Amino acid sequence: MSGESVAGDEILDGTHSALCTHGYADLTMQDIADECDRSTALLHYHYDTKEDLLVAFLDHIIGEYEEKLATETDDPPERRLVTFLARFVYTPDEDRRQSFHLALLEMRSQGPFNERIRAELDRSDEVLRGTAAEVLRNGTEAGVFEQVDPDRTAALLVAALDGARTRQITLGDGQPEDTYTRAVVEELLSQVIEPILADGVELPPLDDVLAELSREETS
Amino acid sequence: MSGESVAGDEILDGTHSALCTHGYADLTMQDIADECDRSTALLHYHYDTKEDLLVAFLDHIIGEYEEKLATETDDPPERRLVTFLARFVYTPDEDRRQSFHLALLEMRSQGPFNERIRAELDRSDEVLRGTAAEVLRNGTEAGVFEQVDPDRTAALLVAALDGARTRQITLGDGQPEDTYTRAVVEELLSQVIEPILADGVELPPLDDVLAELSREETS
Amino acid sequence: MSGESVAGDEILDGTHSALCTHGYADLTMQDIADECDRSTALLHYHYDTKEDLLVAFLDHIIGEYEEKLATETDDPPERRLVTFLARFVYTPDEDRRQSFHLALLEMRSQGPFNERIRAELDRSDEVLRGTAAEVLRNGTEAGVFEQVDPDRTAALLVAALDGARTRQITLGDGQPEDTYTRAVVEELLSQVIEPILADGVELPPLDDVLAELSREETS
Amino acid sequence: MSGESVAGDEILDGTHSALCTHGYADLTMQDIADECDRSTALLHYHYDTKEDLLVAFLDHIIGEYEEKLATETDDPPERRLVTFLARFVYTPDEDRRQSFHLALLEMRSQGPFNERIRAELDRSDEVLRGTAAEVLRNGTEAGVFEQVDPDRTAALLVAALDGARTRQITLGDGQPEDTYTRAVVEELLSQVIEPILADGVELPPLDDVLAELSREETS
DNA sequence: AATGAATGAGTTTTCATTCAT
DNA sequence: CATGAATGAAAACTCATTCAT
Repeated sequence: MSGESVAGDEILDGTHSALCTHGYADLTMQDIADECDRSTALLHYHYDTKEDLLVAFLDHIIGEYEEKLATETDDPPERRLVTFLARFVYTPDEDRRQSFHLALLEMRSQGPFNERIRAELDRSDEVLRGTAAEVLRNGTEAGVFEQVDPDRTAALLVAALDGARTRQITLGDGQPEDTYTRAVVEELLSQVIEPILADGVELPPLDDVLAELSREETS
Repeated sequence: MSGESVAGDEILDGTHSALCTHGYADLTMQDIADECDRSTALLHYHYDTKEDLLVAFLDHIIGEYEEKLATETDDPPERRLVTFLARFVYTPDEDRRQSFHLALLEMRSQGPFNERIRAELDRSDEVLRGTAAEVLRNGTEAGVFEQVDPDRTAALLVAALDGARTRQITLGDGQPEDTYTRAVVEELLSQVIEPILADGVELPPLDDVLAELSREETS
Repeated sequence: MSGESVAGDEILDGTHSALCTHGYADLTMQDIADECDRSTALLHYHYDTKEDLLVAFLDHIIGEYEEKLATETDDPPERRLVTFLARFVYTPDEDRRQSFHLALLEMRSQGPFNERIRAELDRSDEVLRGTAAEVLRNGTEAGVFEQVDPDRTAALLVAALDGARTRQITLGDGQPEDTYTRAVVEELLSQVIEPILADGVELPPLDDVLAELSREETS
Repeated sequence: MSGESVAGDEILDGTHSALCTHGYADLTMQDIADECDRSTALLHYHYDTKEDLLVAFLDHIIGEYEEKLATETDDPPERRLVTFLARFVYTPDEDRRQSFHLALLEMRSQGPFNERIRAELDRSDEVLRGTAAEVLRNGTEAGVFEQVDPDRTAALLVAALDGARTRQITLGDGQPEDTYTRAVVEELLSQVIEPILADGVELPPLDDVLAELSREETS
């Protein structure tokens, strides 16, 4: 029942696709089965319940995210920070990513009703906020940032990024030239990060970092 | 089918209670009916479909929120701004408010699947972001704030507030001394608002404003 | 509860309209109420049950039909017979009549499940078959028709007319130039009636009689 | 969803039984499920909707009827014709057949409201009227019948047979010695068919053909 | 005479889950 | 491993009917 087998992976992939296509609320075992070209009975052979499958799926993608964040530790702190922010910038054409984050939002809203889902969410929050705080702490120690409380600043950054993404995902496209996420990231950079930069330190331009990320993505 | 009658109000109240108790995703017409001590058939007598009822409910509470925001326009801008932020601060004991905002979050995650829900959400976003931008604009004109782009700063504030609330609602209580929302509001005040205050202007203490709001609530 | 009042008549009229619009199977009390601009509660004030109302309606229209058949008794038998047949000829444009007969067909198919409906249907059959037999009998006595068994010939005529109407109503329009009913009436005239005409007797042309009927209708 | 499996057949059989027992108008999926000793969920597993099931059922029985008519093509035309008519003769004791035809009549009255049902009905009309016309045409070519318009005569025959059946099914037993259908068939034979027989051709006695059919049925 | 509000008893349909094969 | 067949439990929605006013 661990899902570590070949079929297990195919099922988790199918779950991803199904979530993107149907969202979480309307997701049926049949939807997932269709997406993997398998029967629902097989899903139940690998995962006792629908909840088991979804928790396994959450676990799986959070693990992937952790791995991704674990790279780039060689970059200088101010670049790591911009990269961290830049990961939240979405252009409206990234349909699949958008619908996936929407499904995640749906699952997040179910956390309070489900112990196991909440445990996964807590873990992903730790990863996220921990990473931001760590970058800030490292930068402060390296003299790149002036003295700030890394935990509280990290909380602010993560809240703003998360809120921007949530609003961009759930609201109609109201922003003509800019996306909600990009606007908020730029404001964070200019109003929160730049004021705490030590003398002589400069942030890499956002567009450079975005270009770098998109290169990474496609490779 | 407008729901403006006595029964209509009772049904909307029951919907509120039912949302707090059961959340949105698992909400059945029976849950709402139970909460008003009425039959499901009656709900369908007043609202053709479940969707109709929920859209009417959203419309109802957004209207109420608008009315609430429409007060306080006499306060000076710096106080209005703090009040605006303070509205987002929750203490963990406010169970009912917490579960209500959770239900709202669930509904927000359904926006992309439902035209009518999204329309209501868009409207509520306009109210929220518009209010923040207006306070900033007024303050700038009155010389209370230094020159900032009111729309972009409002976007940042709203995103951070919204994200903080979302995280506080959906995550386990990880913050020892402070709530997530309070921490973020304090950071916004100290790192975003204070730097743009004109000389000689001082923000009212957050706790004063919170006390004021709670007095208002109970009256 | 007799329905002889003003409201009673309006209700029966509304029932007629509602049957034409919705058919019998999908007919709800609300449909009827809408058609009379009254409430369903009022329908129940005048008729205890839906069944009561429908039986009363059947009774009402069969009575009307009887009255209509009672005229024309002054015409010569061969003309009365052609008129009898001609009443069954429908052109496809007579939408309202078509949908009304469809509703009647639906009710007829409910006869076996409902004693009271069947009683009304039996009565209408007697009227119809009785009239045909009477015309034939009169004609035979008057020497206009050769010796036939009036009851059996009437049964044949009525069956063919009824079957033609049923098929015309229920089937897609397959007949290009002629309607099903008209074709069958013409065949009945040429193959069943003409062979039994006494020497020297001639049937009035079908089109003349049809024109006469339509003049009657509009007056 | 084709219903060609074992279960599919059991479900169609159950549908037949349920139609005979409950009629079409009051038929619920539960009735059908009961009749097959299966759950309603299973019905929906094989047929997406109730309509799908009923259309499949109509298709099934019309197919069976076509097969039945396809036999007997070796008989001489005059015998085929009598057999064709004789198929419509019912004795009142044939309860099951009676209730089945009643259910069919109910479905026919729904044709105008349902595209797919009407398509099936049209097909069955073609089969029926086409067969009658073909027998007449063959007989005319073989010199057994005098010159008649096969299509128009077929229309008359089918209308009369159909009408007779409809009346017999829907009306109380008003005919003392004979059934409605038998009376009409006898009249058709003596007043419509016999006059067009070529010299020397004789129709087989109706009772012989009926006996033959009933032998066929029980075998 | 007339109605709005209210309901009980259904009806179709959905879906996670099970089980024999 | 894998599936088709099967089901119980629930959900939204409908409708004739009732009742207080």
